Amino acid sequence: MSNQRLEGLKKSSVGHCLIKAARLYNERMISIFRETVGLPDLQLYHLSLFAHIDLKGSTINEISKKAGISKQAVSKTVAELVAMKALIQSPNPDDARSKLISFPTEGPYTLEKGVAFLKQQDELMSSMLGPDKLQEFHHNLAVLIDELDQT
Amino acid sequence: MSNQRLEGLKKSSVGHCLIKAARLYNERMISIFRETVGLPDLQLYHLSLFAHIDLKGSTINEISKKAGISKQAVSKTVAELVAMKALIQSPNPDDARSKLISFPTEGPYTLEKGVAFLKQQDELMSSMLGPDKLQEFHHNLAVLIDELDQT
DNA sequence: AATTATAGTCAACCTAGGTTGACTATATCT
DNA sequence: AGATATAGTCAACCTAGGTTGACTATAATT
Repeated sequence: MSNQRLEGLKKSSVGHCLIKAARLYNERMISIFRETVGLPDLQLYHLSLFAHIDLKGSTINEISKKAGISKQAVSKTVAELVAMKALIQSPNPDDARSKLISFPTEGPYTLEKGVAFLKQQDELMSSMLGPDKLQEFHHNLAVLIDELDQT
Repeated sequence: MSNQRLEGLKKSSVGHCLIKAARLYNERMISIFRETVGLPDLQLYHLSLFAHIDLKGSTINEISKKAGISKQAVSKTVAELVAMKALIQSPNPDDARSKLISFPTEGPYTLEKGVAFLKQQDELMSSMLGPDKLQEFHHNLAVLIDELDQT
């Protein structure tokens, strides 16, 4: 570990570090999904839609509203993800106009595997900081998000 | 403070929190620079160039190499920033071909003021977590960056 | 039954943030 | 001095990630 670099980072602002750490994490996740998981065409904006899809399935419209972008844009992105089998599409029994978008429960890209990858990264970070420190780090992030979010 | 939301956040992965916190911080900084500092046309990618400009001044070429994008793109972005007086341009005494790009030392958008805004945000976060916690948080970010960066 | 509202798609368009190629002005090498 | 390399700009173009408008199919309202 380079103590020199570490000292430099600690002289810069917390915000700058936050942004840089997030960028590095993002790059790592994308490259893992592309290379290891086998989704070479996955983009960052694909992943960002996942957060707005309910475990029981969501419609295009619901995703659109949660994500705050037009349903046309969501429709296109979802179609790409369905094409690469990272999401599945089923008819909505309650409304024949809409489709239910959900995570695959079988095949190469199940939600379980995705969660496992996230956990694996958390464990990697845990090994970098130490388990108790990571827990505190997590807590502090949650507090910051909670406070920064109310404006 | 909503303990419910907090618990939800802590159930999700650390990485997810990291990304979300960084996004919120970014949004806040941009809106502060636009509204409070008085740079309504400032964009995120403008700010990201700042990190590659030396305090003593850098040429377009140097910035381009550090940032990893073409000198043409840098040239355009720098021109925008110079136009809004967020950067200044002076002739390079050592080489008449190149220009020195640097931070203003007077006027409304000096480096000192920029640094002061970053510090102000750090202090805001300090008030959210507590000063000692923030320091540890900062340290943990630095460690993560250091480790994530070596691939 | 007719009207009105909603879910989704297709197509045309827009903007940010780049790219490459051609050019000018100055430096450097021989 | 002449050839070559480098700093910067201008212009044309490209792609991602959106936008809005027009459309079809189904639901809900009256």
